[in-house]
Amino acid sequence: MAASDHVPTLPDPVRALELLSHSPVFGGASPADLRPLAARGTFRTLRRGELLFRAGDVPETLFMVSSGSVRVYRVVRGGTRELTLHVEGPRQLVAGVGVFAGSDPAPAHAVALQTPTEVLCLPAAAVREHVFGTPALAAAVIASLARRQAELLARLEGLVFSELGERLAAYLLEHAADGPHALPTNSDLAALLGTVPELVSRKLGEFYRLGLIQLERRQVRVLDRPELERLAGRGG
Amino acid sequence: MAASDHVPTLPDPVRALELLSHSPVFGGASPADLRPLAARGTFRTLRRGELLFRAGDVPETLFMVSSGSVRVYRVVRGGTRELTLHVEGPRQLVAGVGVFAGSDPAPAHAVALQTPTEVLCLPAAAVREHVFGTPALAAAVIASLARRQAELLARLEGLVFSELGERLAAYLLEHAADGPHALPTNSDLAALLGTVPELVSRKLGEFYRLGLIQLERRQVRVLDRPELERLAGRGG
DNA sequence: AGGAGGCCATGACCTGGGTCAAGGGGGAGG
DNA sequence: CCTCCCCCTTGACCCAGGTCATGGCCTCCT
Repeated sequence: MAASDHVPTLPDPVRALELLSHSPVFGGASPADLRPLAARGTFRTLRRGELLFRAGDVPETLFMVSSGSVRVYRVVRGGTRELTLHVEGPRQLVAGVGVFAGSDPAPAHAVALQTPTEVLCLPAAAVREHVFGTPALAAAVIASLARRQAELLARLEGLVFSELGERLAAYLLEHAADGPHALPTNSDLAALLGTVPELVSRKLGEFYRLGLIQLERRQVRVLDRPELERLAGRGG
Repeated sequence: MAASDHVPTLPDPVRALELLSHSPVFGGASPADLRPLAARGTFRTLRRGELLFRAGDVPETLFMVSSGSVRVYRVVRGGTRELTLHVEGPRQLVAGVGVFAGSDPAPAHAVALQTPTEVLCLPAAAVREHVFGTPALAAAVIASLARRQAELLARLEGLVFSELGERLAAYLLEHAADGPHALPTNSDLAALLGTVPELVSRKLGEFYRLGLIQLERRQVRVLDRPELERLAGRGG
């Protein structure tokens, strides 16, 4: 943390331009296109658990993660459950849909997962005006939103039609495929997989007993990748 | 039907402009903005069951329903189940996401629900170029996609976290709130509600026995609206 | 060192939803 | 008019997932 703060003296617009021009969404645009946008950006640092925005807020800001990660989630079942929609790391947009949908209130909460998490904040009005007025940017943004939507659709479809074992296997393959991986808490995993902590615990135990994974102090390692892939439903 | 066919001699571009300028997505744009787009449009008529496109197709065309309706759905569980994503009526876009996402293959199938169903076909390349080059259009399209995404999210979230009874009650309230409504087949309803025909039959029977709805030859009428609203989970 | 709170693990039990199978009715076509 | 076929209906059974409750471990704070 102290290390990454060695260059805090660079002005925000410079860092913002650097960040934007290396992001997947805006990376294709020319620096000339991005500079006016970057000039409007400010940075904000959050601690784990700190909320970036809440469902119902009018989206006045577009965020891009600079470091750390942000979890976007909805609260359902009358507050008894959380469903994580996605987790965004560096160079990824948060609140894209809300900002571009017009004045609709945000449909989800967003919270920092790590300390520190730094985000670039861009005023929604400026973003809209600039993006819509620059065809290359508009195309990139729409493509990005569309891709996000497709991912979300696939995930929720999985929640509806596949079993917990499949989803957990898929998660493990995605996050622990190469080398060990520090598991989130069962509660966070449950929010991601659309279930409750007890069942995460059970299934992890089952996978362990079957010799599919190694589990030690929340560090997980894949032992039997082919079997996990079979469980994940490559053809089920 | 015959009545609406009394003016088939109007040239396509004129009808296309008429349709586009009265649509929610493009309605806000000026006729001058829309005319070049309309000039590229052609109409196509489908019979019930006819496919507009298939999942996996590269989206070369943006469709706007002119009359009839189109069901967009995914096939899941290795072909054993269908999940209806949405049903679009006149003046609504179909395949919006696919067209604007770039070259990604379509994630869903689309099929006509009625005979006849007429759609306006707009070449994807022309649409992209024109929309991205016209800020007002770009804004409208992005807002539309974003809204669609929010709806889809809410629906799928409902599939995951609410019970069949709630979903069916919500469906009845939405479609049969005022006056009688011709029910789709149980199979179609099941695809919409994310379940199987047997359970639709059971739940409908249950609602009937409880005196919540009237059912006669597939015509349904809401009898006890307050109770249905309670079941639909306004606060559950 | 001790206490407290959070997280994990595990057992017992319940229920909604899905599957399978059998029976019935209505419409289309011969 | 009869027959076939499709779809709806209904019953019996099964199971994944969810809930509730208990007990243990680890960690952090005092």
